[in-house]
Amino acid sequence: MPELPEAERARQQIERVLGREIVAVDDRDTYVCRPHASGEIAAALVGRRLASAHRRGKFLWAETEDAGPTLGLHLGMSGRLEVDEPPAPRRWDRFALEFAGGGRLALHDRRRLGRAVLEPDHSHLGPDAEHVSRAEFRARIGAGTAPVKARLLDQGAIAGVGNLLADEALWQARISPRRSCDDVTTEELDRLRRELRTAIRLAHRHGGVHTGEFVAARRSGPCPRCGTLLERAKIGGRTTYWCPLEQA
DNA sequence: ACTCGTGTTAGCTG
DNA sequence: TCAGCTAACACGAG
Repeated sequence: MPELPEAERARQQIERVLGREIVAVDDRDTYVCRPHASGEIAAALVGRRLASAHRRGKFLWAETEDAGPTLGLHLGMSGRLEVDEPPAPRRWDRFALEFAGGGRLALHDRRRLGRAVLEPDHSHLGPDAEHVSRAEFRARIGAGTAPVKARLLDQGAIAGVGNLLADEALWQARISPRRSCDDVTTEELDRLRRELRTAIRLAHRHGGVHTGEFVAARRSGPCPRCGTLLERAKIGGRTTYWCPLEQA
């Protein structure tokens, strides 16, 4: 279930189908394919080929050859992209491209939280969490009265940080998720950015955010470093765990 | 049986 | 303007 590292994997899945001719599109699920009427995405894409695959935060898009339309995809909380797999039962493939020769690219998403759109608008997104500069990170995370964890989750501030990644980075940086952005020092912000980037890189390498040292221990109780019982609360609308001793 | 959740957005409230 | 809350989605996990 996707955060930035999982979205990057999905982007790489799209790269596997670049250049193949699209011969059919299943866009019948008009909840996932919003705001398009059934057949609208199909009409735009049939006969075309994807030319490139991009990602910003958790948002994906693919451009088509000959400056054709752009296809936007989002995995939501339960979605994944499958390449050349047989169709899923119960119409759990909420959107699919079919290629000449029988291959397909499917958005498999049981909860229907994913999205497929034409000409996606990403203007509301902040810089990608993996590539944000130190100066930009300080400016976007270090101001305001929201709890710092809530700001990390704000895709308009920084794009790509989800609930688990936020807890992991704050724990690694030893910063309380409840601290007001205003109160986080420049030194702490730099540390947070470094730990965030490290957590993303490790997740890429190990196969997902759930492999993080803190995330793996998150529900079990004690802090993996000091053994203190973890605190739990809702912050920024999401269940949050932290070590009350180390993350002051 | 029942609650909760690796996400996003619109709409409302303070 | 900023921040927080809720509903909607539909299913698996605990």
